[in-house]
Amino acid sequence: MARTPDPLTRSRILDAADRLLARDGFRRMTIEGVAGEAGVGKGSVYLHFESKEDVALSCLDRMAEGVVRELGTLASSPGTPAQRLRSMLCSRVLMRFDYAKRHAPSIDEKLAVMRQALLERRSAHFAEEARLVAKLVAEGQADGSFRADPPAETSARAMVTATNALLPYSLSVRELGRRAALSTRLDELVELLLAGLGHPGPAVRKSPTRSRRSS
Amino acid sequence: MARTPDPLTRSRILDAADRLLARDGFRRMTIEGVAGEAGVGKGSVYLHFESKEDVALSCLDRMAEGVVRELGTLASSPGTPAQRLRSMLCSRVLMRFDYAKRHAPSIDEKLAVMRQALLERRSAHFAEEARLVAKLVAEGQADGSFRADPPAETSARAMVTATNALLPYSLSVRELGRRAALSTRLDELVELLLAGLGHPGPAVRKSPTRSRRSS
DNA sequence: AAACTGACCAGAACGCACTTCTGGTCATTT
DNA sequence: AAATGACCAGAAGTGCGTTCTGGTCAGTTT
Repeated sequence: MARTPDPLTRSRILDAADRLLARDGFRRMTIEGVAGEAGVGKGSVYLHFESKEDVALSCLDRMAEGVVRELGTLASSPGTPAQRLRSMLCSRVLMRFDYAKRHAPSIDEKLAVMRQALLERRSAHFAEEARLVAKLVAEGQADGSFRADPPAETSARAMVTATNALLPYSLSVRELGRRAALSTRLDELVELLLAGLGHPGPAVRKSPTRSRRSS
Repeated sequence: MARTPDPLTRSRILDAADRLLARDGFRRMTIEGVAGEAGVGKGSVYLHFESKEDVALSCLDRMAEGVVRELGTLASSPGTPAQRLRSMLCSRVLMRFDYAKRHAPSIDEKLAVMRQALLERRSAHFAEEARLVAKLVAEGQADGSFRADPPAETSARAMVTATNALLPYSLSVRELGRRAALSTRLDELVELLLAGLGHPGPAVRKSPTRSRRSS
């Protein structure tokens, strides 16, 4: 577990690690390099993280926590439940896509080196996202926007699963194609899922543009 | 491209390769071994296949062609469009799951060694499956079972994408969990997708049991 | 006393030379 | 004409020496 003497130092180490992971990938990243990049001594890294793997996994955790935060924000933003749900489902995919554009090699390496740990963390992240989705589905059911059957948790899980197919994990960022094309496929899928909730919507609706850099 | 002097010999070679792939994986499989297992001379393998990779990829092609054939059969079987569609979507996942139970290590190896060729073949298989799905969706639209919007091709593509999340590719067979649990998740997803077509169905329906061996 | 540092070192990773294996070829056999 | 299996270039494997690095902790700094 991470010990947190100074959260700012921890954050600086994660920033540094993110940069080195993006540039060199996981194997070639060294703790010495991260420490230097963060402006701390090498041993200081171990005041915050258990191991090199923990550093790398924590970078992914931080990204996923950002996704969860964003979903929380979208869930409580103005708009109908369907509109908000649409934004959430699209964001969870596109935010990861954008992160993966800068980290593709290191993600593959991490998967190769620490598959189980990574998949477990992923499962936890996905579960948290499904929980937020379920909450909004339940809200939509309560106000009559969505049909009451199946239970909100079931639909939420199915929707997370469905959109998982478009995450840059089994297919690389390059293999997923251009961001615009991915967005189109994502929109089509999300519309079908929303229709499944009893909310046939407009045939075309653009995904929220959360890109930091277009493909 | 495969040259086919004798289709029965070709089939025997593929059977042999399938057995060795399942037992040894791709790297450890040798052409000498396949030839011996098939009861032909080593050079004979090259009368049918271009390379060792071609042998392995052709095994996967054969499996996928089996899936497509099955989908075709289900598409023209008795039942409502929704029932048939449900069977098709479930079968495409579970047939691959069952194949992967015997071939998990070799699939990962093949992906590592010949990723591009394999993904291209996959795309072609998926496209063919989407075509069959679209045809049935169109039929359902024509008879009023499914809503007319979005176009059949769009919905079909989204449904193939969604169910792709449950294929044993990004997650291993072991990671996907027990077959029964996978079937449950698949059912939930397929019901939501069918509901999206304008066909809210019963909350629970068992996937067709196509298992050769239960998990 | 607590936080930070960087030298230390066991074992992991790398590089290289040598050995063994094998995918693809093709002269020979059927 | 189709099938075969010996051949061989180069791929893969092995063993060994060298270099690198993750994790540790005594010493230093705050």
